[in-house]
Amino acid sequence: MWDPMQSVQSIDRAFQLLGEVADDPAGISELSRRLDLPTSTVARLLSTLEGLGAVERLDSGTGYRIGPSVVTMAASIDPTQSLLAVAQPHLVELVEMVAEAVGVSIPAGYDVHYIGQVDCANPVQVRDWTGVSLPMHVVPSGMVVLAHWPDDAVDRYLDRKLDRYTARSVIRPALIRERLQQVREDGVVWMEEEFSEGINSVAAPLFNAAGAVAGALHSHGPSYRFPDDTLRDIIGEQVRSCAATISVALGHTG
Amino acid sequence: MWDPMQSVQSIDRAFQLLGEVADDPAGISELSRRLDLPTSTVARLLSTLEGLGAVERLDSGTGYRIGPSVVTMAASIDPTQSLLAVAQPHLVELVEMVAEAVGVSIPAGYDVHYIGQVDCANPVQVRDWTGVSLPMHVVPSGMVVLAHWPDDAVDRYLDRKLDRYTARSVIRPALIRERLQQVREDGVVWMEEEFSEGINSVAAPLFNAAGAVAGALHSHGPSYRFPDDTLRDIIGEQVRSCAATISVALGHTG
DNA sequence: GTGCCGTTTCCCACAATGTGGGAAGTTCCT
DNA sequence: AGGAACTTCCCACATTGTGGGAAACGGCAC
Repeated sequence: MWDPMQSVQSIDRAFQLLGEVADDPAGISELSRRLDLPTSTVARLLSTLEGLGAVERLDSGTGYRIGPSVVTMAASIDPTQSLLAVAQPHLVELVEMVAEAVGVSIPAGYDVHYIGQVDCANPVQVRDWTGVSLPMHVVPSGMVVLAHWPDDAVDRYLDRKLDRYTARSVIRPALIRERLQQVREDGVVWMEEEFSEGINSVAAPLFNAAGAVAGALHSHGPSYRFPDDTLRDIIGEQVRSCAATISVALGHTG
Repeated sequence: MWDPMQSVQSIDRAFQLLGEVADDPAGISELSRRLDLPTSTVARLLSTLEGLGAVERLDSGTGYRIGPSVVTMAASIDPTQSLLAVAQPHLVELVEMVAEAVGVSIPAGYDVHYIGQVDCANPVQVRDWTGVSLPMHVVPSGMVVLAHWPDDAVDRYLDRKLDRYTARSVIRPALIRERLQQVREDGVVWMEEEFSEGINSVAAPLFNAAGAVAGALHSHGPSYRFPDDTLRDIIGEQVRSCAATISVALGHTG
């Protein structure tokens, strides 16, 4: 993987504990079994963490769960950054799998706003769209967001003049609605040169702990090579599953 | 305060670092100055934390900020619990100051839902309302939430039949509106026997990182002793300021 | 009640582990 | 180039964390 210059054992173990406790609250002896550490060590570490507010005892008395200080620290980074922070490592993985640029975006009014991108090694690559906003109906990242909005919100969206970006842009409300239905079924959507000539793109939705769409994960590349016909479905599936993984990391369940 | 049975130095320091970094991202040497630790120690700790994903480097290369694993762990506890987890230690403090039960609630549709309470030592005390939901206009916890809703949402709320709970319940929309305005100015509101005979109560709003009302903090006690006339303003101020502190812990700024 | 689990807490000798001084390496200014 | 930040690396030392085991607790069954 990648080796830290140095690593402190006790901190390492403390975070193993935190991870375990976050996943499923438990008591000292159970944790010592799960992580295969001496109970006295686990007790000492947990007691330290408790003193720091990183874990707290369950009301039932026995067992620990994540404490307020972790929540407070997490809150210190703004929601946009936190989405990025959580997604980042997964983006890096995904880039290696699909071999094209991948990025994330968040809904902002009737647009999606690109907040981060990781480029591929290929010398010919799509420019970094970070910081740019685009209307939802011309990019797959937007379509997946739209697909998970309530019906009346979608109505309002479509009930305006919809800009055309390329000859292939779809702007007829009826067609868009059909497509949204398809997106809901597939969990992923491809769009080819509908926003910009020469660029194809695929996206899947990201959900937060509340079950709402928090944004979208996409991959895009030059249309002459992306997607390779034989890989199209595989790539779509990779994007979909990576998005699901990120959603879980954001607290999404089910 | 309260001494942990034992405490592990490196973990302690690691969390000092996390706290500092959460507060304001910085590089190794600046952190070593802020916490008065040797730079090599700080470097080692940060490198460990980085390996764990608890911090990550800023894009600018120099400096660290809170990383994805903290956000993920925080997400593992559901939003309701996280509000409670963050508030809990503050509730305990506040109870000692006001010497009456204090609790927190969250908005749930047109009701507020009480999610936690800390009782006072006094043998005569208000029952624990945890788990109960009440309409917003009869309890101060509800009024502070309502006071921070958009106008049209308030309109919809008031545009229904409003239940009366006691002789003193205020249910005339116009009067409620006036009061909401007052709440917005004061940041805190008292209500006396408007929900239940014999109970007086005071509440202040809790805001989350997004700046929205996440819930309310309240204190309530038997009306024959609460609030003591000479302490009324002081208690109100204590509740207001405690709520503000919790809001900051939730990520609220400004 | 008594005895038996499974806990958690405490103690203490040991040495592995984390520590911090300082030097070498980096990067970015002027 | 020179200098002033910073970060990374190294290494001898003893402080610090470790883990075995025993004692204290609490619940449950008989």
